[in-house]
Amino acid sequence: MKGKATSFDIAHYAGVSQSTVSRALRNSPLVNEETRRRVYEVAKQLNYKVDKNASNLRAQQSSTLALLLFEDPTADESQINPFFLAMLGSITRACASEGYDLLISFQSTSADWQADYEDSHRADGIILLGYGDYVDYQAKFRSLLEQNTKFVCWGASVDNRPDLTVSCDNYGGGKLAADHLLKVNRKDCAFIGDASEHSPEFFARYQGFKDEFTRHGVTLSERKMANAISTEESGYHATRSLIANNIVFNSLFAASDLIAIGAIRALKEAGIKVPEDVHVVGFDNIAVASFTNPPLTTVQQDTTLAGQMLVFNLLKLIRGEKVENTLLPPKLIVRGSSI
Amino acid sequence: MKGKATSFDIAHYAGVSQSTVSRALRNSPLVNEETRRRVYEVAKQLNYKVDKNASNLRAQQSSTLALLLFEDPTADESQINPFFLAMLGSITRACASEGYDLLISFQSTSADWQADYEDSHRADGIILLGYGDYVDYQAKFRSLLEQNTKFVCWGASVDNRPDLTVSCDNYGGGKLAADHLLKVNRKDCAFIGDASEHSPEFFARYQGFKDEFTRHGVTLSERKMANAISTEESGYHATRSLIANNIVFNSLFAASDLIAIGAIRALKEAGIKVPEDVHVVGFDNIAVASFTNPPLTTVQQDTTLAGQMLVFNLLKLIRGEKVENTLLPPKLIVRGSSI
DNA sequence: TTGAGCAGTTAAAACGTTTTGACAACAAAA
DNA sequence: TTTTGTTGTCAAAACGTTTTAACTGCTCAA
Repeated sequence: MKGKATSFDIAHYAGVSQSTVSRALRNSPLVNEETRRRVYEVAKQLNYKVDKNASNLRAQQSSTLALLLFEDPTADESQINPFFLAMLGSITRACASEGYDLLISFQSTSADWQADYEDSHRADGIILLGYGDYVDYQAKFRSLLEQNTKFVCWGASVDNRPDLTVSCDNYGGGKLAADHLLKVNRKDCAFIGDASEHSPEFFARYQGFKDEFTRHGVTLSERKMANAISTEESGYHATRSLIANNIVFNSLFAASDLIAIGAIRALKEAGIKVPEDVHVVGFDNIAVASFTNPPLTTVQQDTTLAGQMLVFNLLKLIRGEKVENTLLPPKLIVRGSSI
Repeated sequence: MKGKATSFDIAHYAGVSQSTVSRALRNSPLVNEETRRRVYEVAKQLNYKVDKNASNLRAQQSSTLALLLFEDPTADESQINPFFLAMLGSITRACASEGYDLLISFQSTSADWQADYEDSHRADGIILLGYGDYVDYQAKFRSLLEQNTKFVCWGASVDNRPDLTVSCDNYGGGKLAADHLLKVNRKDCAFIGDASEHSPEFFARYQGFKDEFTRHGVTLSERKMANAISTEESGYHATRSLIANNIVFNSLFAASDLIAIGAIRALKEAGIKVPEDVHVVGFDNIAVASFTNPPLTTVQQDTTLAGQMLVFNLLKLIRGEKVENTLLPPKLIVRGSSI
């Protein structure tokens, strides 16, 4: 055999027509069982594999999904938020189990990301992942919708959000964290994160946290908040600035684990003991969280389920079925940083 | 416009033939500058994107690489070795900068992994990544070579290895670790990892480590070795068994950071202090390493460079150019676990 | 005996590119 | 004037599938 075997070769050796080969291999009911057997036989012998390009071209689909991962601008270029890496794993698995390939791409700048995977028929749909500036993204979302691109976002389900989302119940997660700190009687709490419309997820976490405190008659002080994006560095600096301003607190809620880890570093450096002087609670339950010193109390997001829902919902969307936004339940993981 | 624009539509509006459109967009020198400008103009207006399937089918290539990631069998299914996740990041970036897409796939079982990405024209070449049982893989490698599949492996460059590899200088890394422990005068050292032909990388690390000790007149005791695969769990149990057998040592070299982290947990549990009683050195420098308590001294592998070399070498192979196995220099990172 | 219905198969028409070979139009050389 | 190139452009032939529409032989009912 010269090059790679084609369906015509199989047809020749099996003594049938090429169209029958195509049908046989795709288990069409139109073909006789005996014929199918023969075709399979020959195909195996010649190590024949259907050419995906030809098949996709003709069928006008790609059986591939694309994953766009937005990175926080961080000092070390090659470090990606471990939470999203965990999601990546489950998304890959979900794709595989549905017979789809997964194309991945990291997008660094928030301004002009490429989402032409569907236009160019490289993917049937797109999954968007990452903590980015939500306000920046909105315009892009709309243009994707206009072009009728099929996509799903991981992130907060803000009211009137135009796109389809799967997200953790960030508000509920914030409540869980508050509940815990109230129970251990650490009511003088600081918050590190971005509680603006730019990061709706962090905002929702804060909102749930605050509301739960309020419900218990405790008001959080605005002064004990500091802005941070989801990096260790940012959490470190935000916490340092609180300390530098002589803000006093006996507990701290960080909008993400990375921030929490940075906060712990800052606290320690300032001679403040965790958990004795300050209890710390994070969000995400990334792998590192159990290795920090002390191990980090945090709100877990179910990444496995999240990945599956992203894929399932996107596939539904592609098939034209009705899909709803999905909210996933969070879970509190208590560790040494808050007992 | 009804469906998606094709090159014929562009041709129509630009007043040229379809073949000219194709050439213009691919910047062929055969087309007049003025014509090209007009074609680009129209293409942009109609939001035209070249159909990858058609293009790939015709050109008989896919401008896509596939990444096969082998997972260690670990307790938590969805946890992937963070070292490989770091590599994933740099591989993705390298692919993107070369204009290639990256298809990723996790392979769980060592026995029967799929590598038909090339046969089915979904990818032009394959990158294999993961600590797996090398002996198991050999047969598979040979069959891939027979089918003339283009692939590169990350891993040890064993003598006579049939496939193309990119790897860290594991032997040299082992020497770096030894050197450090000798310098701080911790000569009574234990080793946790698998020093057999099944994991050539771990073996090379151990070999370099041992040779350096020998060169300084110190012989490592066979009794102070324990087998482990690259997980925290495995490192924990291996170390526990050493302790249970009353093996005494004042330093410990782990074949990977995950193992080292497990080892530290076991030591602490047994009331053995790190670094006071036992100095610990790991390998990989995963992100977690700087957050452990104490922070972990380790041998760093340059994942950015590694990812680039994997991609570059694979592309060379695909283009039919001559390629050599590549060895990357390791670097010692000294942290609290060994001072 | 004819006609309809069914099961299995086939030839041929897409799918949207890239690329080969041919052909204009025009300028420069003979 | 004819020849020889050069520069753009084009029509048509791949690439390897999936799928439509048509066509065999059949069997069964009228």
